[in-house]
Amino acid sequence: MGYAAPARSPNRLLAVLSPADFARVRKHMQPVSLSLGQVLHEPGTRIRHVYFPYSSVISLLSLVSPNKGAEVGMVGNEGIAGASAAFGPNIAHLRSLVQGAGTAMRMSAPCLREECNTNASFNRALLRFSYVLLVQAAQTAACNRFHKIPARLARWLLVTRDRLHSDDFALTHQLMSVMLGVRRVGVTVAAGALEKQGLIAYSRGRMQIVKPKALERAACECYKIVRSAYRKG
Amino acid sequence: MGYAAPARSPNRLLAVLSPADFARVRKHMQPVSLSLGQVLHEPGTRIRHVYFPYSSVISLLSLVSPNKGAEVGMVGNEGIAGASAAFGPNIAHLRSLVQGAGTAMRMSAPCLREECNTNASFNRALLRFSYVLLVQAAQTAACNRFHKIPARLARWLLVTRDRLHSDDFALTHQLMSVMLGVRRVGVTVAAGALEKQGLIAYSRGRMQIVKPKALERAACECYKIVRSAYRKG
DNA sequence: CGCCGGGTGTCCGGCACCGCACATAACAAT
DNA sequence: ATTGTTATGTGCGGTGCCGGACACCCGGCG
Repeated sequence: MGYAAPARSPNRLLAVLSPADFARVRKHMQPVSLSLGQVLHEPGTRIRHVYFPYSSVISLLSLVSPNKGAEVGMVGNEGIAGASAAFGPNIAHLRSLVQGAGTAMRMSAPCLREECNTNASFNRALLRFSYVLLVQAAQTAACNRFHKIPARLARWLLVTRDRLHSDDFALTHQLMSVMLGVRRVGVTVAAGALEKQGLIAYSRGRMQIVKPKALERAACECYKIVRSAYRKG
Repeated sequence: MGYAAPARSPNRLLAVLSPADFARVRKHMQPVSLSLGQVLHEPGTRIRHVYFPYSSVISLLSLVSPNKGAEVGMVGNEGIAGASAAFGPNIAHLRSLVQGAGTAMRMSAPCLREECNTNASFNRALLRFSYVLLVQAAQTAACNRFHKIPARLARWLLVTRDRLHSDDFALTHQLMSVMLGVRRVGVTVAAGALEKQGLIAYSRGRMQIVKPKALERAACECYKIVRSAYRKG
């Protein structure tokens, strides 16, 4: 025997929808499985679908050239990738990159726009999330300007942990270096330092947060600032 | 004899309002005169009023400490400072700093919220502007990470020019250094180089853009990227 | 078994920018 | 004119990160 679609989606934005609304919208969505490194949106191209992560995590990168950029926001099951399709012209300005493999719900852009126009509470939830994204991007801009690699790496690990709801995840130094916009070597050195202090354990693509509290102390203030915006916002 | 309130406001967002709507909202607004260096919003404090620049320009700064930060967006008569009061909790996360003295219209935060909820086209205009702000902040994050001071200064001057609709404005190296998040000396040197090339003329607080086209070539790509978002968005 | 390729660690010269300190120049007030 | 203030320009040692090159280490595969 099958199971009923959950009244509450594992994605917090979709969870705003009433069961009836969810059922209606559900017809325009497909569950998809996202793999590490997959690119969902590319700057300058049209946004055809938006993604509501379930177990996956999606990084948003701002680029200064096709292979040079930095992460400005991270989307977990609290959010949506491609929200801009709901307002403004639905051209992407950020690259959406799958940073944690997992599942997500995919919705067509027109459907999002439609739902946003007819459902006030969904609209509000989307706006709130967009605002949190702005705060993230703004803080990242200042952070990139002032803080050293070790602090930024620590912050990034904590954010990833929060989005992933796990202390244990798979990623390479290479991938982290892309996110932080630094050399791979920079990550290697910084991660080595964190490991020596016993804050993390790392080995060939497997990252474990050992002492979250202490890691928080190693990270810059930006972590707490953005986290508080997430909670309140 | 007096003159009638203009049907179209010199602020592009207010201009979205119909004459009737504008007249009604007008009661909750006051024209104000903003002076250089004035702080309109401070992170962590409540947003009581929002500002629609007429001839003034307002910079939005993200801070990593009370006196260390960087500009993440600039608001001229196309926008509004403090838009987040319309959604989310109306706590500021960015410092709003008057960067170009001039006039603006001030509106109470509750009034903004109210207008936003009842007037769909105004709401949409606000969202579009907020999205442009996100693009600005995101691009600035990457720009801060990768580009050198001279290129960033050139970009900043061009953006200021666009917001101010003038080739000629008043500001000191000190102020520019705050915006770019660099030492004053860094600006002095970079500005000196731009002046030697004949792209700008500068003397004791008075900046003139001499060769905008050439300055554009000296600036990083980020300028064009954000500008195109402004135009389309 | 030996090879290969992705992932990791180490080293080095170069440079943009930092913090600090100080010298000069324009303007304003008395 | 004198003096004080604000705005600019210069010089110097230190450093975090860059680009590039290279050696190791592990697992998979022929």
